[in-house]
Amino acid sequence: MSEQERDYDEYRVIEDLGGWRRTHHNNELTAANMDEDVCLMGWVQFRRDHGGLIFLDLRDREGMTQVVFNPEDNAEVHERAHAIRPEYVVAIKGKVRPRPEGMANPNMVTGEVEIEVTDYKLLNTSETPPFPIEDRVEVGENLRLKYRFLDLRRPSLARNFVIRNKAAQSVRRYLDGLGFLEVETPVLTKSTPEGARDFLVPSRVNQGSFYALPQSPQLFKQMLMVSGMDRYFQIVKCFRDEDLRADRQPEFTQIDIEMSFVDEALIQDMAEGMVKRLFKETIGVDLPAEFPRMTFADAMRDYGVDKPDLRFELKHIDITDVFKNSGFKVFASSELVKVMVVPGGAELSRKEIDEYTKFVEIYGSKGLAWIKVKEDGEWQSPIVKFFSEDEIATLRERSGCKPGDILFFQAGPADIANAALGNLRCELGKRFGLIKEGEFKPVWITDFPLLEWDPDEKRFVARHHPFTSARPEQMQVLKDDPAQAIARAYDLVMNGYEVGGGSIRIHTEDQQKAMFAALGIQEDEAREKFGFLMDALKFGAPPHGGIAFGLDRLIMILTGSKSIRDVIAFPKTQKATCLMTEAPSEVPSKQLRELGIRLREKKKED
RNA sequence: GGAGCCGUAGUUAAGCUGGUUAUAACGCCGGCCUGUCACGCCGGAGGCCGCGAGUUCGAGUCUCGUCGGCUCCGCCA
Repeated sequence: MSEQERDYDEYRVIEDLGGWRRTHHNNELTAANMDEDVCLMGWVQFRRDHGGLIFLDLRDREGMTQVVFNPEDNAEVHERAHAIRPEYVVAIKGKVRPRPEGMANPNMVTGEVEIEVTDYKLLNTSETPPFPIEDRVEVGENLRLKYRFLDLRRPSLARNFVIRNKAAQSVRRYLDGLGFLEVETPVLTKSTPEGARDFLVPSRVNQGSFYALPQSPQLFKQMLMVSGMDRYFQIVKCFRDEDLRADRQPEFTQIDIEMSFVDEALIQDMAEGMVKRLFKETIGVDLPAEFPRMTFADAMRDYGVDKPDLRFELKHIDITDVFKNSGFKVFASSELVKVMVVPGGAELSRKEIDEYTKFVEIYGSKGLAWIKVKEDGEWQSPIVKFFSEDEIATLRERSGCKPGDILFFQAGPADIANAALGNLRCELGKRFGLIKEGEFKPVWITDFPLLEWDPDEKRFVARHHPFTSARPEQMQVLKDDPAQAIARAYDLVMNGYEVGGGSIRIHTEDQQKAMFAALGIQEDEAREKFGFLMDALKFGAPPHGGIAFGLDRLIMILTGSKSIRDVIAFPKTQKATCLMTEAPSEVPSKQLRELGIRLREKKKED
């Protein structure tokens, strides 16, 4: 070992805190702290070693501060500092100094000052990280998830969790102020047949039986209302064993709320107040004083979806009636025909239109008809030749199209036409830059159908859940024409995402029985699955209702994140695995035996 | 269950109609450097081209399969 190597290793001695105490985070020091003696700790972001002066950018959760080692100040400390590398963990003591004239860094919060180091301790070394700990580098998500502990050091992700914490605290303060009790409900609970697939947990003590992880604490919070808790909330993990999406994880966090003696208006008021305060206290944004309301039917008519993105217009127009008796059979024979006028859309190339045609096919559409309105007002289109003079005139008038526009059509079964044109609307919103960054458009969607026909099971299922009530006058409708019954349910939609949903619940036994009947659930079946609910409704259940917000989605929207994974500390991949811990994994056969579980023999492969 | 995109030094990417030694930038290592801030300059190391078959004289490149990541449909508040 050379003298030099020996010296080098000596510089890398790892020390303990030795009584040092941190005085500030790395985003705190400004001109106001001039000449103070401070102690900072953190990770080395960048090292700029000039041979003489050595600059380090010291990073922690909150930000970065530049520290300077000057050989003229302290030759021994400066000499040791040569060994420092990125991601080393370092403690420094020093004085806050102004940067020399013209050397301030306006891009840093702490850019007016730097710390003149008088002493430093090396708290730990680090291997070269597998990817740069910086926001400007796009790294493959598999690597990021495997080394999530490093990914979370990146400033943008760290910021998301600072905001997430602010949001949770804001919610707690708000609800506490309104007299809500935070009550914990079981995580090991009973499988619920309606709704999503359950995660199951085998019982060792009761072999052959299983707990389920809650999809939501729905029935427990209703029981708490019967208990007289009056106002309940919980920031709680929920579990659904369904396939993942950019905005969906198998375990996610809800802000779960339930209130007694309320109607829709009271709950919506409370919820608006919470969301407004949350946005104000996390990112300083003022949401509208009152959120707009839209019925489910209007949302479907104008936007084709029940979670419209109101950051841009591009409404649909229903023209089914125009082509009722048309010679153009494709339109005449369709359940629903809709058109959407895209201002300036005539600039779309043939290739782009072909791509959009492929796009609508994802939703089961058979094709994408279009009309370009040329500058002279003439129509260019593969389908206009099939239209009558009257149809063309009516279409011109109804659509209000102008030169330079394009009209896109969807015709077919209502659900397909709506889904295709509704999702195309969002694509075009992006394509034509109609979505402004940092804009938030909340809207309440109300008057949902209570039930939905399930063609597979050949019965009605609850659109929301089977405990959602209908207005008293709807009870007859529920018997006569179940599909027409309107639920006392409401969703809060923001920027095209459903961020919250709730309802006024059924609180009488009669109504609950009627609901189960409409769902084709027999009395003995209801008793077995929801016996405790039926019992509770007999003992003075108060009128009650509530709402649950997807906390992850809210944070995703208000941080401008593209994926829900960026606001969850340790998320799962699309295959529902954790690349860091490698869960799920096999377990020793002893554990299985204790649970009375035997695995199916692995299929022999030949 | 299905569709699409992607997989090449530590990282991010390039690599054309298959062709001889697989490029670049950043990072890393060594040297020089007292006002940098993604410091700069000089030099160097670093590759199972995800994995497995096949086609071919020859495969990073073509075909099939497989594994993994992402987006979406179905599913799911």
